[in-house]
Amino acid sequence: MKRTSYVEIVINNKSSHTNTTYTYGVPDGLADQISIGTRVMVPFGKGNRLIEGYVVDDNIDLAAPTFKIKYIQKILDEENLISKKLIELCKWMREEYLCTYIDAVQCVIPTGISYKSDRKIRLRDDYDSMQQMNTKLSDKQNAVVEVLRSYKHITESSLKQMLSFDPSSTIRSLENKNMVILEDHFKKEVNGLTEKIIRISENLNTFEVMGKLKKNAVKQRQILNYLQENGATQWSELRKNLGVSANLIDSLREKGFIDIEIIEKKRDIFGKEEILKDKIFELTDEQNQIIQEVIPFMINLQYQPFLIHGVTGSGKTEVYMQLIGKVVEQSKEAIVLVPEIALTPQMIERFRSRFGNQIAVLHSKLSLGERYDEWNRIKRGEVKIAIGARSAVFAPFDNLGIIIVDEEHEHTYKSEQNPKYHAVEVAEFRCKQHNAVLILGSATPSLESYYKTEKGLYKRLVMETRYNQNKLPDIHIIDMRAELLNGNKSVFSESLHREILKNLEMGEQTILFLNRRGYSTFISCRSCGYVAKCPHCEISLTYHKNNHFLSCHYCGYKQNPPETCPKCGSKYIKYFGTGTEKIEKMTVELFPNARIARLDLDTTSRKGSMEKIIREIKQGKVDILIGTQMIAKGLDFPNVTLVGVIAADMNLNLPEFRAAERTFQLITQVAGRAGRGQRLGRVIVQTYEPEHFAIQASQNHDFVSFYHQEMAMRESFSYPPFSRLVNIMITGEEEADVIKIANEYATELKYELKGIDLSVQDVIFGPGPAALARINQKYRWQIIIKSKAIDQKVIRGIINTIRSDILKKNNVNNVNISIDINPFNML
DNA sequence: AGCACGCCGACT
DNA sequence: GTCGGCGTGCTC
Repeated sequence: MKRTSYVEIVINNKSSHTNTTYTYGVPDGLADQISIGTRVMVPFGKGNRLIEGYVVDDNIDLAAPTFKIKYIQKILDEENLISKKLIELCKWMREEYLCTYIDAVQCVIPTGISYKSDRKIRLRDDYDSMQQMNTKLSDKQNAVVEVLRSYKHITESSLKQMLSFDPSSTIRSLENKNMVILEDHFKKEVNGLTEKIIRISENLNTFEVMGKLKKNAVKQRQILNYLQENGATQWSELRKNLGVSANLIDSLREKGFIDIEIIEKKRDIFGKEEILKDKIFELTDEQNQIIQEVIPFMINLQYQPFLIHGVTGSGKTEVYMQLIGKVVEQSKEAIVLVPEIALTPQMIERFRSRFGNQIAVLHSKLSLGERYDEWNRIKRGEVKIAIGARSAVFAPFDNLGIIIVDEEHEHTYKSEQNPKYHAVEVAEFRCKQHNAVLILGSATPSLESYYKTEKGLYKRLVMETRYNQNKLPDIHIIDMRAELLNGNKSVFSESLHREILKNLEMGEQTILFLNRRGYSTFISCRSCGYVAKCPHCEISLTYHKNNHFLSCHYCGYKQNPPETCPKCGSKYIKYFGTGTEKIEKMTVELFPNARIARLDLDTTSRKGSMEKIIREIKQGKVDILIGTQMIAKGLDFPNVTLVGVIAADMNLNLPEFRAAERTFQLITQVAGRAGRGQRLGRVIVQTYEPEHFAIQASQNHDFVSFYHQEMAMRESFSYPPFSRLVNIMITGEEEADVIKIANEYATELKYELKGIDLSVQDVIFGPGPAALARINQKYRWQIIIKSKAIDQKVIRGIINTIRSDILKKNNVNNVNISIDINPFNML
C-alpha cells in the first residue's frame, strides 16, 4: 500500500510567531507534482482558512504524528515556482541574517504574485424570512446588513472601506447566526499581461451560419465577415475597428461560431528605441591577462571569487562583457549587479547593444508587471543574462556560470530592509552552489574584500592603465583654513575659482561635487540658539530655497521657514551650512556667463529628468555641473577636465567606523570623472583636514597606502574585518517601552554570552540611544555586539532566541526589534 | 497575521 | 441574555 507523503511548508504571513515550518500531508493525486519550491494553498489555523504556503522540504518521515494532519488543498503554479537551490539559499539567509522564512522567500519571487485572501460576503437568499425569527441585531450588524442589501457580492476589503469600524468580528457573528455566506476569494497584485485572439471556429461553414443568423444580427454578421477576411484577430483590434462589445463576442462563442485563445503578452520595458550595435573593442594586454586568468575556472566549473582592482577608466566593463560572452557560449547564465540602475544608464546601454534581447533588466523603477515579466523571462530560460540592482542577485537562473558585482564597495548592496542581506554575500553563496565564478570589481575595493585577497580567499586582479593610456587626473588638496586666514570667506578657494575660469575660457566642462542637497543645512536663532528641527525626528531641517520650505531628509516632513524665532520671538533667524542649491546660486553669481546644471535628488525626481540633464551635458550644453554623490558613479563625460570637491571632510567625522573609507572612496570616484577624454584632468579637493590620511592617500591615487593605514586603525579598535558586528535596534513611539525592552535584551545577552564563555572576546555596547535618537516619531535605542569569535553561529542563535523570548513574553506590538548582521549604517 | 476563547462591562 | 472590546494563546 502506498504511504502518505508529508512535506514541510512555510506559511505566507508576516507574524514572527509563525516563523517556522508546518507539516502537511500530500494528497495521493498530487504527489508527483509537489516538491521543494512548489507554491500551494493549505488550510491553516482554527478556522481552516486557506493560505498560501511554500514547500521547503519534502519526503518527511512522520512515524507517529502528535497532531492532526491537514492536507495540501491546491497547487498554485503550473511549474515549480522556486528552484531547490533558491530554497536552500532562503534557509541559509534565515540563519545568516536572522530573518523570517517568509522574508527570505519573498526575496526569490517577484513582488505582487502572492495570493492574499479577500473573501466575498453576501446575505443568505432566505435572509428576510430568517430574520423574522432572529429579530434583534446590533447597530454594527445592521450597518453591515445595510451594505449587503445594496450589493449582491462584496469583498471583505471593500466592505471595510465603506464602514467606519472594523467589521471582522461583526462578520463572524453574522456568520455564526447563519445569516451571511462567505466565499473564499484570493487576489494578487500582478498578473501576466494577456490578449485574446479571436478566430472563426474550425469546420464552421460560415456561409451556412450567415443564413441562419437573424436579419437584425448586423453586428454578428460584421464580426464574422471581418474574421473571414482578416483571419484570427486580436480582441483589442476587433473592438477598435468594429466598435463591438464583449457581450457579443461571448454570445458568438456560446453558439460555437468562434474560438477565443488567450495568449500571454510581454510588457516592453524599452519601448521602440533603437539598439545601436556595439563595437567590440580590441583588448589591452591587461584585460586579456585577466580574462585568461578567469576562464580556466569557468571551464573547470570551479567556484572562485576574484576581486578586480582597476582604476577608473581602465575598461572593467569590457572585461565583464567578454567573460559573459564566454559564459553564454558554454550555455550558462550570468548575473550582473550594478549599484543603482538609474545611475548607470550608460552601462545598461552598452550591455544591451552587445547582447540585445538576451538580457533581462531588473530594477525598482520598473512597474510590478514589468518586473514580473522580466522575472518570468529569466525563469523560463528566454534570456541568459540578468542585469540589475541588489535584488537581481536572486534572478531565478538554474545554470549560473558567473556573477559580476560592479563597484562592489557600494553600500547599496547592503539591504536596509528585512532581510538585511548583503548582495555580495548572497552572490558568494549562489556561486558556491553552482560552482560558478564570482567577479567583484572596483577602483576602491571595500577593506573587507581587499583583506580577503590578502588572506587568499579571493584572487586579486589588477588593472592599472586607463584607456588610451590616459593618465589619472592631478589631484590638488586645498587647505581651507589657510584660505580663511588669507581673508577668503567664500566656499570657493582661490585656485578652484581660477581653474573654473580657465575651463570656461577653454570651453571645457567642470563638475562641482558636494554631498548635500538643499540650500542651507540648518537654520538657527542668533539670540537664543534655537535650531529648527523635525517634529518627528531628532534631525535639523534643511532649507530649500527654490520651493521656500524646510524639509527633513529622513522622513520627508515639510514646513514653511519661520519668520521669527518660535522660541524667543526674535527676528534674528540665520541660515547656516551649504548644500548644492546654494552652490548653484553662488556659481551663477560668480560665473554669470556659464551654463550651469544641478544633478541631485531634487532635480531628478521626475521621470526622465536625469536622462535629460545627462544628455545636455553630453551635447556640451552645460559648462558647470553641480551634484551630489549621484554624479560620482559611472558617468562618462569625455569633455569634463576639472572636478572640484567642495568639502571633502564633510563625512569624515561622522560617528561611524567606515567614515574614512567612505571619504576615500568618494574622493577617488569623483576624481575619476575628470580627464576621461584626451586631455589630462585636474581635481581640486577642498578640506579643513588636509593632513588626514584618507585625503592624503586620495591625492596620490594610492589605495594600498590608504588600505594599510585604515587597517591599522581598524585593528587597534577591533573593527571589521577584525571583528564582526551586530546592531540590534529597538524602536517604538513610547520611549519608556523602548528603554525597557532594550535593557531587558542587553541584560539577557550579557548573561547568556557569559554563560558560554565568549565574554572575553565579545563586547556588548549599550543599550543606549542611537546616534539618530528619533526618526519618524519613533525612539531608537541600540545594542552593538562586537565579536571576534570565528564561529558566529552560536552567538546568532543566542541573539535570536532572546529576541523571540522577549517578543513572546512581553507581547509587544508597539516596540520593534530589528537585528542587523554586519551593518553598514549604525546611526 | 487571523482567529477563537474567555472575561467583563454595558445595555436591553 | 447578548454584544462587542480586549487580552491570551495557537496555528501542522
